[in-house]
Order: sequence, then structure tokens, then C-alpha cells
Amino acid sequence: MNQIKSDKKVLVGMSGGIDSSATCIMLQEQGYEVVGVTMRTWDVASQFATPEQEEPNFILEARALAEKLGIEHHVADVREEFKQVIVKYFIDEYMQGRTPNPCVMCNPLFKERILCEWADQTDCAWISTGHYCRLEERNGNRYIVAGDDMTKDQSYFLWRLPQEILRRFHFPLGNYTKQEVREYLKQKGFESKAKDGESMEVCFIEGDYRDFLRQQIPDIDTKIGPGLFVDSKGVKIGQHKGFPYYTIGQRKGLGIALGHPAHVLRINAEKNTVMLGTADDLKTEYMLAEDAMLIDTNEVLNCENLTVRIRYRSKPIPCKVLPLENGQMLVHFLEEASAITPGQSAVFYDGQRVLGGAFIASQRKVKKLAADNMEHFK
RNA sequence: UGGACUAUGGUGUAAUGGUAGCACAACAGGUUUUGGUUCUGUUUGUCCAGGUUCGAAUCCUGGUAGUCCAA
Repeated sequence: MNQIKSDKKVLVGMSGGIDSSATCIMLQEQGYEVVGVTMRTWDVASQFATPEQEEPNFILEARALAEKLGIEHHVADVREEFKQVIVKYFIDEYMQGRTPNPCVMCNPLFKERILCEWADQTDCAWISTGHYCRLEERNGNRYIVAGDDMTKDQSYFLWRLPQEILRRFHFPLGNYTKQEVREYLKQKGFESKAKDGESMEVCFIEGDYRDFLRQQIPDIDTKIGPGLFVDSKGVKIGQHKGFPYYTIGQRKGLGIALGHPAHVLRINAEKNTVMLGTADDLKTEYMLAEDAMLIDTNEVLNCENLTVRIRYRSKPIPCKVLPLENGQMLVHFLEEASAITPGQSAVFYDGQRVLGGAFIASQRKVKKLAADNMEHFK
């Protein structure tokens, strides 16, 4: 009954920044009735001009914009839930010697889900955000397609979005570059917004994540404490501050001088050791991934031009994939890959189209599994 | 306490009498919707006291510290 009415309504996740502002204006121009929701996930000091200020800056900005555009606006106070879900995940990962991918968890599992709930409540058929990506329909499935501006592409963080959410999504910025969006805002009379700083995204980490860990786990340094730096043979070469403070590939902040640049090769949470080596030692041909979410598994296994991104903003690497009996996936890189980091996402692409993704697993058994399955990749 | 050797920034090293350089670390900034990577820039040194010389990290004397051999 109210289906027709709903079809004209779209819920926009408003962060108060350039991208979501432009999104609102565009959708309004396209004839939609826009409802804005701004999420309050975690308060950081820099978003408060004075200690007396009750709400962070970005909420005030979003509300001001909504008023100017004459759209309904809500604030979703989800601080407690955010702490329970995202912050907990973030801490747990580091405490296991892995490197979390908070944006990958936050976007699909948290933000978009909450947007869905609000969309239902406010009778909106559609949901939209200011991400720079497009959607494509193929064989009855909906795919995220990376924006043309590869440097601004955010598809890496969105691989876990389920089909039922994707079907309600609109990404009006998909065909624009950042520069064009700024121009657009300027034309529409939002000069000052167009000049806003680049990164308006309000994340829960300000500055160094290590300080954040110390704040959240006050006894972390007595619980874990210093451990050993070892070389690839297990020989002690120095002392580190505790394994959660390091991540694979890290070079800066090791506080150790070996005469050549040293990188973290491996983290052993049980022994509290951190293995160091050269940049060459980080290179690898195979990778184990787990908890895959693929839109169409056969498509990934048979794709001729399959590529995988193993970190945000790195270029996708051509690869082949083999499902293993234990549920993991063995990925064979056809070009050089480096610094495989457990906890980070491996996102599979066919060109710009996201086919799905998985989390990078512990690489402990990768050599054996690669040797056992060598013939598959011939 | 017999002998030998060594002493250069936070670390490892280079400079055979002629402006103390390199790598790593550290710090600052740029890039950046995670961590990391990367880029740019900056700081810091000749163990101490004498002597030789126009000029000493470099040669000489003494001291101090460390390493090794010997017992």
C-alpha cells in the first residue's frame, strides 16, 4: 500500500562531510524525498569545540545542512552498540596478534545495518551513502563496482554487504570524482562545504592506535609487556614493547637498527615474539584466507581475470583461488605480493567489479598447503 | 691485573694528516575512511687530558672503558 510512497523516499547516512552532503542534494534533485540519519558512534575530542558542547561538530553540521535543504533529520545514538561490536572486535583482533580492518566490519555490519533499521522505521524504500562506487546488476545479483577514480575507491571496505542490503542501495557519487563533487557543491551554492577538509570521516581512533589500546585496556602493558624481536631463525635480536603494538610489514617505530630497513614478518601472540626481516622476506606466492563471502563462488573459481586486493589502495593482484577442505581458500598470486597480514581483507575483483572477499587467515600452514596443491595451479 | 686489540651521533659503520659521510633508528610534515607501506624534511657524534703539526678521528704520551688471549 505505502509501497509507492516509499519508493520516493530515500534514507541517507549523513556524516556532515562533503560526500554525504552532495549525495543528499543530488537525490533531492532527482525527485526523492530525503531523510537524513547521522550516527553517533564514538565521541572523539577533536569533534568538540568546547567541553560544554553536547554533540560533536559533524552532527551539528549535518543537522544544519538538513535544515537548509528542508529534509527530515535524525541522530542515531549508537555509542553503546558501537563499543560492544566494533571497538571490541578491534581490540580482540590486536590481542590475538592480528590486524583488524575496522572499516570492513563497520560499514556493512554496523552502519548499513543501522541505516536499514532507520529506513524501515521512516518508511524509506532506498538507502544511500556518499561512497564512490557504482552498482551493477548481473545474473540476478547485485555487484559493487569500484569508482573510476581508483585513488578514491572505497569498494575494498564494502565486500561484506549482503545482497538484501545492496538491493536497497543507491550510490549517486559513483560516476563522479572528488573534484567534480566539489565543483557540484560549489555550483549549488555550498561554497564553504566544498572547501571542507578531505577526511571528514569520524573514526574512533585519533592519532596512534597504540594509545587507544592503552586507554581501553589499562593493564595491557603489565598483562603482555615487552617481548623479543627475533630473526627468521628464531635468534633474539632485540626487545619490543608487546606484540599488539606491531603489524605485518611495519617498518617505522621498531626502534631497532639492523643496518638495513627492518620489517615485521610475523607475530607470535603465544610467545609474544615479533619476527623481523627484510622487505624481500615479506614477499610470497600463496595466501590463506577464511570466512569468505562470495556472491557467486563458481564465478570466482572460473574467472579468467581474477584479481585480489590484500589491502586498501594497493593495486589488485592477478590470482587463482582453490577452496580447501577445511573451509579456507588458498590464493595463488600470479604477480608479486608482499606483507600478507592476518585480519586484513582480501577482496576479489573482476576488473572493477567486486566478486566478494575473505579475511586473511594465519599463514602458518601456507607453505605445506601450497606444496600439497601445487598441481592445481599448473 | 702478563700480553694483544679496540674506542666515531641512539645503533652499526666510513673517512690512511686537509670541510666527519653512509645505513638504520628517532622526530616533524605530506599522502590516507583500518593497521601498515611510501614520500619529503630535521636533529644528534670523533672516550678524557696533554703533546707534535699551518692543520689531528687519524701521529705521540698518559688516563679511562671494553673485548680477547694467557694463568
